[in-house]
Amino acid sequence: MFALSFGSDLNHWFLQHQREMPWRKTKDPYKIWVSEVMLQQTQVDTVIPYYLRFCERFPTIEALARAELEEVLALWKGLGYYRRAENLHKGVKKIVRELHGRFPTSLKEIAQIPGIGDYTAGAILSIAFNQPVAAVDGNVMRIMARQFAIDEDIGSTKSKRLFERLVLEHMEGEPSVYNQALMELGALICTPRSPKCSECPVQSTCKAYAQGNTEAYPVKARKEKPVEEVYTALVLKRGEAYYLEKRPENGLLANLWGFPLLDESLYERLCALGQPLNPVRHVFTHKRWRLLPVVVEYTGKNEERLRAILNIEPVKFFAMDDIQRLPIGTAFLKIISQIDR
DNA sequence: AAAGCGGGGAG
DNA sequence: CTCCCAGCTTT
Repeated sequence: MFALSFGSDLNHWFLQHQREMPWRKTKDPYKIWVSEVMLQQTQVDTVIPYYLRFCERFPTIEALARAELEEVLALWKGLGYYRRAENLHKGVKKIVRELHGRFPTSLKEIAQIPGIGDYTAGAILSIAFNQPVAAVDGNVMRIMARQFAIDEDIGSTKSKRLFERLVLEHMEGEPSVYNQALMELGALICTPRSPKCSECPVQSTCKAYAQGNTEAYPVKARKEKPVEEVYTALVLKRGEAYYLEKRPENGLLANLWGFPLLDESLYERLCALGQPLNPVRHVFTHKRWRLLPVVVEYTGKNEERLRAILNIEPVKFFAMDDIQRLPIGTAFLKIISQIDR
């Protein structure tokens, strides 16, 4: 086989080496959409079981549009970035309401759907409808940065446009194949560390390989270390039920359920009323939580004493069976795992 | 342009 | 530990 060009070499490699994935068995734009949203900032192996459960429960746009957000979030539990689920839910409802349930085929219309940005729009248009548009994700930026020795910070808006242009300039064959080939190459060969250049189908055109400094790309601005926040987590117990509150619509773990998080300074006073559990650590992209859980029985004298400390009026206590069905963030699940035994 | 938003895997 | 991952929305 002659080396023809970047695009065709890439496509040939992909057709021989692509991995099997559930969403590669369909051209249904809805299912491609679900997979792309789940795959935002999330690795393939993590997504697969979530994707299969989700598509079984919500096989169509209509099925998802009929569901309550609460159930959608419950299926998303543990996957993170819960706004994705909320936007997906808003998106299908919008399509049912405004487009008679038909997934739009123009970039202009697709861009109006909540949760679909430049990447996801490009991915759906190219994979489901085979339209020649770019779909630039982290993999693609890494590959192109190495191919062309791009020194621009990949986090900047400017470099994003540059990568889209490079992708389109070198596109060949079926857009569906080409775009997925880029992602697959980034996942299997052109990895962030220790890229497998000896197996790379586009090694001959790679500028960074020629320079011998593939790992110098892509250039990425340094991020701040996440700051730690410490909270007292109130595990209020009444009989065999526990108090959980729904978190605000905006902010961290929005719309999920959890234990009340109180100021660290209340820890000692609450410990005097109940029993501490093991501290829980949880890391987000931009902050770290250290939660100090205290189990307090909501009975008798404690009720009075709690009222003096807090201004919460605990209403909803949940049995453990009900807790399992609620959308709850992993940080709180770590506490629950200590009491559910 | 920058910040906020999860959770897990790899090394 | 650190870095990264099939990013988007809001400010």
